[in-house]
Amino acid sequence: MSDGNLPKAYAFHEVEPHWYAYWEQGGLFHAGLDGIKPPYSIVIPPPNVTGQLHMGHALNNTLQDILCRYKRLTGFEVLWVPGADHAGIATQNVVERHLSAEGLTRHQLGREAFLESVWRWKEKYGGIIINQLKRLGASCDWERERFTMDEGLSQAVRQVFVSLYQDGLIYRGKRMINWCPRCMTALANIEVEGEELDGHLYYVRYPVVSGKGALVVATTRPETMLGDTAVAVHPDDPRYKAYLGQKVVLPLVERRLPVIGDTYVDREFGTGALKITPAHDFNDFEVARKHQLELVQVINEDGTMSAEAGPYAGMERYACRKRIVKDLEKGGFLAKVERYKHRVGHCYRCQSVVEPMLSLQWFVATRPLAEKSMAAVREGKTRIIPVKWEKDYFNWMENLEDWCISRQIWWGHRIPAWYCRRCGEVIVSSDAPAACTSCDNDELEQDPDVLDTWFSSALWPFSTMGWPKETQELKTFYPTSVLVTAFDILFFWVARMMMMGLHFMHEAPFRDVYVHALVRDTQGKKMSKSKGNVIDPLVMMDEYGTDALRFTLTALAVQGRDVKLSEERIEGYKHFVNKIWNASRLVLMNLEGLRELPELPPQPRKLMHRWILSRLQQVVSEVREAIEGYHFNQYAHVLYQFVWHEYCDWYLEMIKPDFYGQDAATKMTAQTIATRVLDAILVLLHPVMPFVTEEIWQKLPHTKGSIMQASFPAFDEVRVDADAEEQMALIMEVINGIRNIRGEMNVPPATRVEVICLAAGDAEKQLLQDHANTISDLSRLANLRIASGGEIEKPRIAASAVSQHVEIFVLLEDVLDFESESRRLEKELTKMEREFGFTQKKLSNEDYLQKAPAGVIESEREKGARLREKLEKLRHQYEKIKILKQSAAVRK
RNA sequence: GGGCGGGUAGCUCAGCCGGGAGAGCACCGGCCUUACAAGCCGGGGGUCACAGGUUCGAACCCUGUUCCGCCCA
Repeated sequence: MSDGNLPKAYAFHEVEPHWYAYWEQGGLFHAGLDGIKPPYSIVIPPPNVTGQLHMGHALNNTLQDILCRYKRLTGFEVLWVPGADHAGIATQNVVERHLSAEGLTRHQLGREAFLESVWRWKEKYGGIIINQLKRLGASCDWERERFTMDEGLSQAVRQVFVSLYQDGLIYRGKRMINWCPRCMTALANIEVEGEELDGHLYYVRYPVVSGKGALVVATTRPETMLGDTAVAVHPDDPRYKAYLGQKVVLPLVERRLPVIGDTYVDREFGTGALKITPAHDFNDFEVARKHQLELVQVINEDGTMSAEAGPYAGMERYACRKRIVKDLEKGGFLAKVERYKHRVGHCYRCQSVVEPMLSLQWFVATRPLAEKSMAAVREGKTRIIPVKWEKDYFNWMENLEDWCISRQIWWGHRIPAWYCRRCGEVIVSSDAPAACTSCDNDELEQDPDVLDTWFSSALWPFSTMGWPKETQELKTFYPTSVLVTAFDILFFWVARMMMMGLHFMHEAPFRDVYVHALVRDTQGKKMSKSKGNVIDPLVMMDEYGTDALRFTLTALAVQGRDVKLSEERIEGYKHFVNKIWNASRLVLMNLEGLRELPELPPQPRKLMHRWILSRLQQVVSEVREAIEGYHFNQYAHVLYQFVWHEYCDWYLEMIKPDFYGQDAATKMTAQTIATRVLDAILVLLHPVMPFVTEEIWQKLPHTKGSIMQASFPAFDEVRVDADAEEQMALIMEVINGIRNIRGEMNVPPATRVEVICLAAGDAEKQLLQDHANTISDLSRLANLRIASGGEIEKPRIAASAVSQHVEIFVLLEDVLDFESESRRLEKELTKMEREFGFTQKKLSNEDYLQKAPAGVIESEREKGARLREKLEKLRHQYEKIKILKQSAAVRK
């Protein structure tokens, strides 16, 4: 496809879909099972099937794609398993909302019809996020796309449930759980988000039955008092000792409550007397169990007050609170009200305030599973990166309570448990049993509940590969190489995959867990629709191109720190894409349609060629190290610097004369090396910028197939050339010196100036002479004279600069302004003198000379010598200019 | 209350297993130099939050203070 030049502008809108289709149709994302190449595998964190791609997905999948593409280029058989999560509560909520727009509820439809409509909804909208991932360039193996409600995965879920039940690790029991009165389902503890709210602390008088006075209790939830069954005080609290064993009257409903002593009570909080509402508070429930108190449930599952609430029955819980407060006040029971900040649990799906409730649910006994999961990390079988997350992982695992897995919704994996109507037998089985295993009756009823979505996603690393069948995929690609995820689902998902993977596969599901940051706005706030600070990745891809978005996210993906994203950054990196495009244009338009280029010459003669090849080696090794170590920002920055500030700013500028010149051999060398280095750059960048690199690569000579099938550049020690780098540094220093003078003196680029360089030794002189044309071109000179010290006299009137072993004189006789030149030199002198002062101070310090390592001292000495040489010359120039300035002043 | 992370240039952030303060954007000056004005060349700008300590040497290690963010109770 080396048919010549690139268009003037990079048209990413056309290019991106074209190459994505080419890759997909070419089967380049598909992982083979022949086992020839070493395997590398990743399972995608499955996005919610209802979802739209947001910046978090964009970051997460860009990083995975970088790893996958990089590994393919370095010779691995890569499997990236994609798919989506059925997201039980979230999806059910979405579909219910649609129904309610038509005036329907799921109960009106009935279970079966409702599920049909969810499936229809899934067919219609479920593919959206998958297509958005494709737009992002994700190189997933789409032939292996999975959905957590697929038949295969559902079978895995049933098998796991049955197996854990048989092992005694799943049980059914009546326990305190968190209940969302809006979603009308139980939640796991982790699914409750605490949010700080401004509330009130109500002080309520509970009159003592025998005798005068009252106990004052403080509560944030006065409506729950209807369910109080005791008042507790600390047994050692002198204020209340006399009341122990007495009874108080519950205001408004006039129930009699015992006053009990329990060390659980915090004497400092409120009045030190605590109302006990066992049916609506986790801690109170524990206290009640110890003291065998009665339970009174006053709040229903839908958040209204129950029959037990007497006159308040049927009221909504917050309306009831208001009314109770009013009634307490009226009855003279309200001692005082304080403003009070406290944390209140909210449903992570709908943000409703959750209710602690006693309920019959299914649970996973997590203790034994957690032990194995901790051991796997402790023993280094799974690495968590960055390591700081290990601590959180262990802390969470250590404090793990049993996991409530039953949900009172319809969309999800139905719990494979049946109850016999006759004898009450519980039958847990993968397939529907025909008859009761105990009484042989066929009046069986399946549990109406479904399993927590996270239960099925906990199986993702092996269920997607065909488990429980013993597939070739499992043999080849389990355990996976790495899991890439944000920390917010470390516990929801990663920890649970560890538990299930270890239990069922006897091996941790991943070797590495790379935990990346959350994407936030420039204020550091989480992006959310309600805050209106969302940057939509789809809009960004439209505006700036996918590669620019991917590169931006990568450049910002620093370990252990959140990504603060702004649109300006993306725009900035779009310029980088453009830079690559234009550099490639330059190279390609100077290939003159060549379809054959020789291999890299073993030892190019010219300095700039040796230099760029040497620099490339450094870049290659830094890039490899960065990606292997998950330092994605470094990967991006190393290439950004190299491409823009070395390849473009210096190398391409230096070889232009060779391109335009008449010497065929010289031209061929420049064409070859410029193209080979460009080729390497493109492959190095391909993991992060798949589209533009493919588009350009296709135009290079020698390329066949796709850049995806190329080889990632390898570090080649033979090309490392310290001499070339050192010599190049001197040339650059000289050019920079001249440019600095031109810039400071405001000499326009069109004005060509004369320069004299005085080299300290023959080697420098030779080097400068060999590169006189380069220096002239890049600093726009009319004439360059090179001499070594003593050969010619230093010019009297000139602006000057000093680089190592070279003095530079820019002859600006007519235009030289002594005033500004002396200012310029003075500035330079001050800077250098300060630096020189530092080195001298160090070198005259006895302790330093004795204790610092020899290498450090040596380089400090060299630096000192270098500065001394420059300083002397600079001072000399400065004195000269000062005299000129004075005589000029006199003449005036 | 416990834990974690952070405070470096106007902004957003790198650098932090101790040894020459950096990038991008923004800003100022000069340029349409035949790849690129989405660009080129030059420049200014920082007691690295504060206070101690360790060290020959601290943005980096230790202690404390303070402010911000997150997680858990």
